[in-house]
This record gives sequence, C-alpha cells and structure tokens, in this order.
Amino acid sequence: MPGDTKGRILAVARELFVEQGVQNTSLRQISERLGITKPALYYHFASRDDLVRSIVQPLIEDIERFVRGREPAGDPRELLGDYFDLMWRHREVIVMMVRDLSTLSHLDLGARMFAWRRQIVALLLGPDLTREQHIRATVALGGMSDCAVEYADLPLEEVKPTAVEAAAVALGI
Amino acid sequence: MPGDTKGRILAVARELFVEQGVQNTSLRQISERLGITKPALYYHFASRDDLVRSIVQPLIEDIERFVRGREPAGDPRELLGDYFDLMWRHREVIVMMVRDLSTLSHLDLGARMFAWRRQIVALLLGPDLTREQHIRATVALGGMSDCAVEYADLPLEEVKPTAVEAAAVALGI
DNA sequence: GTCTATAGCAAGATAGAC
DNA sequence: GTCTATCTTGCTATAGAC
Repeated sequence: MPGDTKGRILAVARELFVEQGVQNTSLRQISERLGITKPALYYHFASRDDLVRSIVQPLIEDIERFVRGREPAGDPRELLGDYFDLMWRHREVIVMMVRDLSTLSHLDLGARMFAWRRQIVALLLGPDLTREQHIRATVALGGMSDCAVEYADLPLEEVKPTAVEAAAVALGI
Repeated sequence: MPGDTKGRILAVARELFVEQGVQNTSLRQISERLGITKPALYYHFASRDDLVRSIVQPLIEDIERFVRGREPAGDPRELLGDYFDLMWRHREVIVMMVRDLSTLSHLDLGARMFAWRRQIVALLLGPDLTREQHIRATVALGGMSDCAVEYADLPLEEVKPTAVEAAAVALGI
C-alpha cells in the first residue's frame, strides 16, 4: 500500500473535488498537494476525465448492482432503507457529483441517474405508475438523498429511521 | 423593446446556461448566437460574473421577499403551496444553479439557500426543532424543489397538488 | 454601441531526459 | 515513475478605432 501513488492521487483528488468542486480543481492543484508534478499524474491516468471517472466508478457499480439484484416483490420499506444506505455510503461522491452536474454531464451521469431512479420506483410501486405516484416517488427519493448529503456528519442511526419514515409516508405506503 | 441589446443578451445567456451549464458556456458562444462580437458584451456587462449575477438576481430577490413577508402563524399547507409556486416560477434558473453549484459558489449561493430553507422551516414548524422535524423538513422541501425541476414541462396544476400533499405528509402535518 | 486586434493567463496534454 | 520544458488551445478582458 505504500508506494501506491495511484491510490494517493485518487484520495487527494477526491478530497479537493469534494472540497471545492470538480470544475474548480486543476491538475496543478492536485499535483502540488501531493508534492509531485503535473506530468506525473499522466503516468497513472490517461486524462483528467479518466481520473474523475475512476472516482465516480464505485458509486456507479454499487447502484447498478442495487437495481439489478432485486425482485420487485420485496418489502418497500426495506428497499427504501437499503437505498438510503447506498446514498449514505457514497455521500461524499454524491456531494461532488451534485455540485458539478454540468461538468459531469458528458459522462452521461444525468441520464443514468434518471434511469436508475425510474428502476427503483418501479421496484417500489410496480412498472405502471400514475402521474401521482410518480410525483410522490420524486419527493420521497429526492428528499432522502438530500438527507444523506445534508446530515452527512451525523451518525447514520440518527438520520436514517426518520428519513425513511418520511419517504414512506410521502410515497403513501 | 427593440434595441434592447442588454435584454437579448440576458435571454440568450440564460438559454445557453440552462441548456449546457454555466461553466460550459463561454462568452464567445453567447455573442455568436446573438450575432455580435464578444467585446460588445462588455459594453453591457462589466464581467462574466456580472452577467451570471444578473440572471440569478430575480430569484434571490423573490426568495428574500418570500421569507421576510410572512408571519409564522399561517396555514402550513398554504405556505408549502406558495413555496412550490416560487420554485416553479424560477425553475429554469434553479436548474441552471443546481447544475453548476460549484461554479456559483463564489456568489455564496449554497450558504444562502441553506439559510433560506432554515427560515422557511422555522415558519412551518416554529423556531425550535427536534432533529426529527428537521429531517422531515429536508425531505419535504427538497422533494418539492426536485419536482419543480423534474416535471418542469408539465402544467403546474398537474404537479403542484400532489407534490404539496406528499410534502405535507412527509412533514407530519 | 459595436467593431478589430491583442494582451495575458491558466488549463490539459505531450516529448524526451533521467 | 518522475522530472523539466514546452505545445496548444481556449478563455476573460482591454485598447482604441469607427
């Protein structure tokens, strides 16, 4: 683990991205904080985009696993809770993404997030939704991710039960 | 209204900012779409920031008026409805802001939005909140603004009643 | 009020030595 | 793997003529 420059780059980059935004962080800043030079970064990552992508990747894989590995018939409250856990696990990267959606849009993350949410709603309420159900689901899921971000510094168990409960009643379940 | 170049600049800039993000839009693009040159913009706006600020300003003033001009004793559902209307009126600019929060962070919009939301929650539930109430309020208000953005193309009356109702039950009122 | 021309800068990225 | 040096590009912004 020592000598693992690639890992250190990822850590420092994520730190800076979360702190001041992806767009407002240059490769120069990253390399300077690491005590190396800019070109050294290019030995480990093909491009700036490659670096950003590597940071977002774990979240993407986790979500895809989440929406695939479930059958629709489960307990909706449990699903809401698991979804909250997912948001919570990745809340740092989510803060980063949410603060720079337009920068990350060419990684087609906006469209993906849309698709994921639709799938999760389908798992919760079935594939055929009324507009009313759709809107309620937006309030519920949108509100829950806001919580994972806004209360990121509190202990999980002080946030999750209330957030899940509020989402559940918003959904009408 | 003709000859009002300043107004045309504002309109085109907002269009492009909403479409592709503030950060991804250059003054060159704005001037080209207008059929004028880049320096002409500087006759009407002191800087790029000045232009961005001019676009966001109406939303800011509207929110400040909203949180000031109310006494806490009103009907909470009516307040939720009026808040939804506010989000709805400015949904284009909100999309723009939300997609580039880190770019706009030097206008301290993040901090302001936080403060506004705190004030609105105080109007809804009083000044002394339990953590649980706080979390429920985050779900309710966060979910409602998500709706104003996600269903921006639908008619207001197809979205508002359900969104307000979902927010109200999430709040526990 | 709008133009041409350009200054000045910082970014991402590459070449090639060590 | 990391360095020095440099290329290229695009941006905001200004000077000054018309």
